Amino acid sequence: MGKQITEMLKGTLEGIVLAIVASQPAYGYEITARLREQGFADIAEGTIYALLVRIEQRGFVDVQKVPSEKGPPRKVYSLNAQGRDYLDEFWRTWSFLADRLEQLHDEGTPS
Amino acid sequence: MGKQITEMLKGTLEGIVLAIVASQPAYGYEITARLREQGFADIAEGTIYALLVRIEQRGFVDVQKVPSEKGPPRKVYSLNAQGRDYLDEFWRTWSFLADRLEQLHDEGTPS
DNA sequence: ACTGGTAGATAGTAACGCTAAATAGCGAGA
DNA sequence: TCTCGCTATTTAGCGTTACTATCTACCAGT
Repeated sequence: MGKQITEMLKGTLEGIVLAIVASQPAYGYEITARLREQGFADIAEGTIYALLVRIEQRGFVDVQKVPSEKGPPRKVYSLNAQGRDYLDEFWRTWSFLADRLEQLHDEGTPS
Repeated sequence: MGKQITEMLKGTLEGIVLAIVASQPAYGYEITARLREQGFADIAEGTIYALLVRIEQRGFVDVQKVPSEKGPPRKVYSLNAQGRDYLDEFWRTWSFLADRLEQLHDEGTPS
């Protein structure tokens, strides 16, 4: 996968991170690690930190500073009510797009 | 749907248009109309034309000018071999992303 | 002192879709 | 004739996003 995934992630990475935080509060470094586990090997940490700043400024997450034993303090993000609403909307938008794409794909490769 | 769809379309709209052209050669105005039929009501024509210029410059489509009865000549785009390769790659990338998203969604809303 | 793992911040860049406006050809109605 | 509307394409400028690269900071082990 080349640059296609980079462009596709625009708009979806935000939802992905919100979904991760929704399942359980987490801090940036941890989120990056989880993404790598899930197959997103090439996502840079800087990308995640910038995204977290963004969703914090938009008011989708609450932040709590927690000291770490092994480095600087962690910023633990948890999804709030507004974030949940936004995530719901994200899933609706995603479903819309996925349905259309599936239809297109099926038309292109008929069984 | 607000701006989420706009961001999500980045990277996918290109594949969508390539898939449309793959199923049958088409010109810009026609592609815009088909998109509207398929539910993408808000996609501006300017977006499509710019995208077509891009995929032409990248060599994914062949172009043929065809006179129209009702206006300026049409530029009919058809997918070439290179475009087909790129479209295949697009579907692989899309499937990767869709699989991960589906997994995340299922985790978030367990039955 | 140095390396490596943990943890976060940020400036600059490229790509993409959107907005808005312009140009152009043609037919129908006032 | 003039204008409106539909067809058809082009383009400049804008906002958002992910990536690259680099920096700071803390601690443990060698």
